[in-house]
Amino acid sequence: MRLTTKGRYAVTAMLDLAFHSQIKPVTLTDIAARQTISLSYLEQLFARLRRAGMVKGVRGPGGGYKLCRKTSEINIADIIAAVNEPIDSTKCGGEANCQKDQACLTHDLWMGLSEQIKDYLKSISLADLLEKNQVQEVAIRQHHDAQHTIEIHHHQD
Amino acid sequence: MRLTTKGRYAVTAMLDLAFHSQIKPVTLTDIAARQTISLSYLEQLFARLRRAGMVKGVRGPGGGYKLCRKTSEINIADIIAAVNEPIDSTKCGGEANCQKDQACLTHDLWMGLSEQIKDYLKSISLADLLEKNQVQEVAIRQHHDAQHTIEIHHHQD
DNA sequence: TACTTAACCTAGCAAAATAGTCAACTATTA
DNA sequence: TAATAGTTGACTATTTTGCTAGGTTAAGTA
Repeated sequence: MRLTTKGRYAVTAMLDLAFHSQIKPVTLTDIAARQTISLSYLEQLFARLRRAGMVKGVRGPGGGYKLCRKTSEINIADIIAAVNEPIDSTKCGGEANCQKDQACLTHDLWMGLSEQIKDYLKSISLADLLEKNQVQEVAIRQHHDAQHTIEIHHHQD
Repeated sequence: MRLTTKGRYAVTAMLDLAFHSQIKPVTLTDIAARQTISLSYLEQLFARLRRAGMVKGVRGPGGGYKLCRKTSEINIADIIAAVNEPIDSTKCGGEANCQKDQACLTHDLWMGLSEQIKDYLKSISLADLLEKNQVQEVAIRQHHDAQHTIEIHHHQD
């Protein structure tokens, strides 16, 4: 499980898609504009996401992308794994005999960590994130309202 | 918290160092040979580890590197952070106003995940890994012994 | 049928990160 | 003083990243 900006882009885009595709498909052009990611880069990412069976493309006018599964059934680890080239991350290719003693043990350990992080990210779904966003948006709106109230107060003073 | 091969190299090298530097300092040449990492790349990594106060270089014959702290006081997150350039990983630089609505929330979420992974890796020390390795070595030795026994048996049959 | 829209595909490119090389230099110790 | 080994900097090659430009194909719409 590699954690880079590429994966973050993918998660961002999927979150945007989940948020806006409840009624009709969302075009990559829209996502590109909202998230300031280049259209062609998004196309690359979504080609992988599509091949991984996470999204479905709808051609023609009114088309775009939509999710294949429910947001509660799409987790972060899968999104990141879909856009990252599957690398073996080991020199021995699981042969467990690459070095005399140390190397394979270290790589074992690393794979262990990687597994744990993957498990953690697997436990978080798009639905979880959406909910979190919803909460935050409410918080922001409330904050704005509060600000507004303060301004009015201030004005009336 | 970015997870790449660079960090893995650093952890591997530190684990090797912890394992072999109990009596005297360990040269990078030795680590390079054992872990098949290029010497000069190790030099780059250890320059950062030294600046981060995790290792100490000892010059002259019989010199090498040794750990500054006890293995139980060195955690994985610090090792990875030491070799990775500190990037802000956000477009808005914490201004929280980079986009109209979505982007900053996503980046918030990402930073949250990153924090959690960091916390997890912080909870694992070199000592923990050494212990794990020790256990594995015993397992391997036992496996070898078993093999040996089997061979003898086979021979005597 | 012609036109538009948007997915889908390919090639290539520039910048950055990764991985490694080479050479000169300095401090330490035998 | 000679050998050892860390320190530093410049330099190169490869891979990944993010993006541009140009198509083709499928599905709607006038």
